[in-house]
Amino acid sequence: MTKIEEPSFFDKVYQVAKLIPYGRVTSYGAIAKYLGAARSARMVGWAMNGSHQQDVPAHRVVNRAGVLSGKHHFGQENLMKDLLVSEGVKVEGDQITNLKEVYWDPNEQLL
DNA sequence: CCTTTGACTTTAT
DNA sequence: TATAAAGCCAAAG
Repeated sequence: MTKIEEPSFFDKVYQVAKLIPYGRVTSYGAIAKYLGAARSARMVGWAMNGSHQQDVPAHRVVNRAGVLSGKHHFGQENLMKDLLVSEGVKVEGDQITNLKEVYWDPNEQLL
């Protein structure tokens, strides 16, 4: 029998990302901190590389500045922006304007 | 086993 | 205040 994978950090990232409510966004660092690795924000983004096979709304995950840093990984550049705008998030170019309104911190909401 | 990377964050100049 | 560089940690090569 073949062992499919051995999820650990990646799996946690997926789980938290799935918990992001509709019309809300969060930062990589926030998720990383929730996982116990506050300084592993980059790992969260890396985990998202495999999020395509998961039901992870990666489009709701942005960097701390509210910039769609990973929009290039969605296949299309306007895809991520379109998804966020479609959920009520105000996005100008690659920057979320109402970040404070849509920001969702797992450390506070799930705690 | 060692090196490089990577969708970030924070600090220093 | 803006720009530049270092730090961080874990996985893939």
